[in-house]
Amino acid sequence: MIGDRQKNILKSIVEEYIKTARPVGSKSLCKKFKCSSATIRNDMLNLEELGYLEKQHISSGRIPSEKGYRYYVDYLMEPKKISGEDMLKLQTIFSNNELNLSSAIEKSLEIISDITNYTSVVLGKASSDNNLQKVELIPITEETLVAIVITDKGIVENKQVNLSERVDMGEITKTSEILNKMLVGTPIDEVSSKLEFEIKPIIGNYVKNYEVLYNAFYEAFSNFATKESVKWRGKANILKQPEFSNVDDVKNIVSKFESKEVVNKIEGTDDEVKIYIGKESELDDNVTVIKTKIRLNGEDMSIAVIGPKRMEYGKVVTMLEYIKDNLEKKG
Amino acid sequence: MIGDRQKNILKSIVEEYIKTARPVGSKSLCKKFKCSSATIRNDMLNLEELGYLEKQHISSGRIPSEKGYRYYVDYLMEPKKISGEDMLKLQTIFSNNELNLSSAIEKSLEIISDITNYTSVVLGKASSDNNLQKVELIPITEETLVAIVITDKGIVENKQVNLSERVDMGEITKTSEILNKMLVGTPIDEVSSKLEFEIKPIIGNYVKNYEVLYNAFYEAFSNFATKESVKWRGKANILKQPEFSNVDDVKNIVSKFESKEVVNKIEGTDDEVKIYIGKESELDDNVTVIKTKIRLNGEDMSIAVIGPKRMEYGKVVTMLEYIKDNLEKKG
DNA sequence: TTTAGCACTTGTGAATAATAAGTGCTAAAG
DNA sequence: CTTTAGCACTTATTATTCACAAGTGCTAAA
Repeated sequence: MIGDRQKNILKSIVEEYIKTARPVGSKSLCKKFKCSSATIRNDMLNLEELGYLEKQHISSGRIPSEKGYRYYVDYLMEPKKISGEDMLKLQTIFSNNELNLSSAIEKSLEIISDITNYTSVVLGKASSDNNLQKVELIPITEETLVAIVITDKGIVENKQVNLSERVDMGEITKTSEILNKMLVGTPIDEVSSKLEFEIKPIIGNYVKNYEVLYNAFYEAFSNFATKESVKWRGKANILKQPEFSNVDDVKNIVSKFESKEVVNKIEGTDDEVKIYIGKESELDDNVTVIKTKIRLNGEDMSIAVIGPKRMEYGKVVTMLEYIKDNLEKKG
Repeated sequence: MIGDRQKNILKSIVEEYIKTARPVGSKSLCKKFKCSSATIRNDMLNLEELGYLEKQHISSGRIPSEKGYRYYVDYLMEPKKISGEDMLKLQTIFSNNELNLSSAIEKSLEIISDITNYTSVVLGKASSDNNLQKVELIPITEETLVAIVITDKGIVENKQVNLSERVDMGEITKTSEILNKMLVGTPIDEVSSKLEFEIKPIIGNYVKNYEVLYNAFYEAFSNFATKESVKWRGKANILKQPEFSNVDDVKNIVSKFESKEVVNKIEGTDDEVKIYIGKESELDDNVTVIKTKIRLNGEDMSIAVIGPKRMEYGKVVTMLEYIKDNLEKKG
C-alpha cells in the first residue's frame, strides 16, 4: 500500500520538519529523490490520503500527522549515535564514583535538558522491595515528636507529629522498641496492614497512651508510603520551541507543568523506552513524551523527556537508553 | 509641592490602574473630583513632571511610574481589611490544630495564591538556634551508609554516602558514639569547626578507618548545613496578568522562576513586611515582590508574593501580616 | 509512471485609511 | 490665581487593500 519511495519521502519530511519546524514542500525533495516535484507531489498526496501527512492550509507544504510520527517512530527511525561531545558530557555522570545514585540521577536530568533543550523530569516512589530496617521516635517537645523510618535500601523519611496529649518518655521508648521488634524486615508495603492488624491489638497491653503514639507513627508512616518525589529540569526549555510562540499555548503548557496530575501522566509503566506522541501523551496535544521506568535499589523511578511533537526522537531514545542502562548498572 | 487633590488623583490613578491594567485618562476622574478634565490634566502634568506618572505614548492616559507606586505604598495606601470570604479560607489554616508547622506553611502558600492570583514562594533554611540532638550512622551495604542528623527543633536531614573502602561495623558504631558524645547540644553552625578542630584530631585514636568515616559524616553534615528548601505555589499565576501577554516577556519570567539565583533575591532580611517594586526587586523590572521573614522554631523562613507591579498592595500586605502573626503564634 | 505547465489558493508583509482615546495649549471665565 | 471650554494634534488600533512568494492539484503529453 505504501511503496518504498513513499516511505523514504515520509522519513525525509519528518526529519526535515524536526529540523526546521517549517512545512516541507515538494520542490525541496527533488534532488534527493532524483525526480520532479510533480512526482513527489503525487506521493505526498497518497501519504496524505493515508493519514500520514497534513497540510496547514490548501497550498502549504506538508507536515507529519501524529500517525505520521508514529509510523516514523515504529518503522523508519534509525537510532542515532550519541555524538562525541554529548558522550563526553554523559560520561561525567558515570565515571565519577563519588556521585551517589540520587546525585547521578539529578545530574542525568541536567545533562539531558542541556543536550536536548527539552524538559526532563524524574519521579520516584519507594517501591515494594524496600524492607523496613529501623524506626525511631524522637521526642522534641512535650507535645511533638519526630518519627523516622529507615529502609534497608537507605531511604529515610521523617515526619514531625503533634501529639494530642502529653506522653511519658518511657512510653515512647517502649513503643519504639515494640515497633522495631515487630516491624524490622517487613516489606514496606506490608507495614500498613501489619500495623493495623498485628501491632495495634498488642501494643495496648504494654503502653498506656498507646493510641496517641500509634496514631503518630501511623501518620508518619503513611506519609512515607505515599511519598513521591518529582524533580524537573529545564521546564522553561519547552518554551524555546517555535511551536510555542503563541501566548495562550505557552500559558497552557506552563499551567500543565504546574498541575499535580502531570505526575500520573508521566509515571512510566514499562521498562522499555516508550514514546507517546501528542494525544497519546494525555498531557497536551502538542507535546511528545518519551519515558522509561528504571528500577534502582528497590526504588521505581520514571525518567521522562517532554518536548514538541517534532522531537528529535532518535537522539532522545538513544540517550535515555544509555542513561537507563548505566544507572541500573551503577545501582 | 504636591497638593492634596494631586495626592488623591495619584491614589485614584494607581488604584484604577491596579484594577484595570489600562492607562487612566483625565475624563474618567471628573465625577470623582467634581471638576473638569482640563483641571485633572493640569494636575496630571504636574505629577508627571515630578516623576510619579508616566505615559505610554504622547496621547495615552497615565500610568504610575515606579516612583509613583513607591509614593502610593509609602504614603497613600490604606491597609485593606481581609474580606469575610478570604478570612474564612485563612482560618482553615490556623483553626486546624492537627496541622503541623510545615503543613501550615504549605497551606498558607496555597491560600495566598488562590486568593491573590499571584505567585507565592517560601524558602527556609535551618538557622542558628538549632542544636544538634542526635547523629546516626546506619550501614546499608558494605560500601554505603546513611548519615542522619537530627536537631532539637525536630529537623531531620539525611544523606547516603559511598564509602571508598570497606569498613567494619564496630568502627561505625564507635564513630557514631564519639560523634554523639562530642556533638550533642552543639549549635549547628558551630558543628563544622568543632568537627574539624576538635573531633578530627581525636577520632583517629579510637577508630581505625577514621578518615573514610569522618569524610562521610562531614559530607552528610555539610549537605545539611547548606540545605535550603524552596517551595513555590501558583508559578503559572503570574502569566494570567495582562502585562505578560507578550511571548518574550513570558519566556523571560518563566526562566527567571526556574533559575537558581531567584532564591537569593527572594530571601527576606527584614522582619517587617516589605515591598520591592520593579527594579527594587532585583528580579525583573516588571514585577513587585512583597516579602517578610518569619522565625519559627529556630528556622528562618521567608515568605514572598510575586506579582505584577500593579499588585494589590494593600490586600497582599494585610494578608502576609496576618499569616506571619498567626504562624509565629502557632510556632 | 513520470513530467511540464498552468491556474488557483493561502500566508505574509507593507501601505493606507478611518476611528477612538486622550493630550497640550490657548484664551476666556470665575 | 484657578478652572474651564475648545480645538488642533498625536498615537494605538483595526480594517482594507495589494503584491508577492510558496506550494498545490490537475491536465495532457512524454
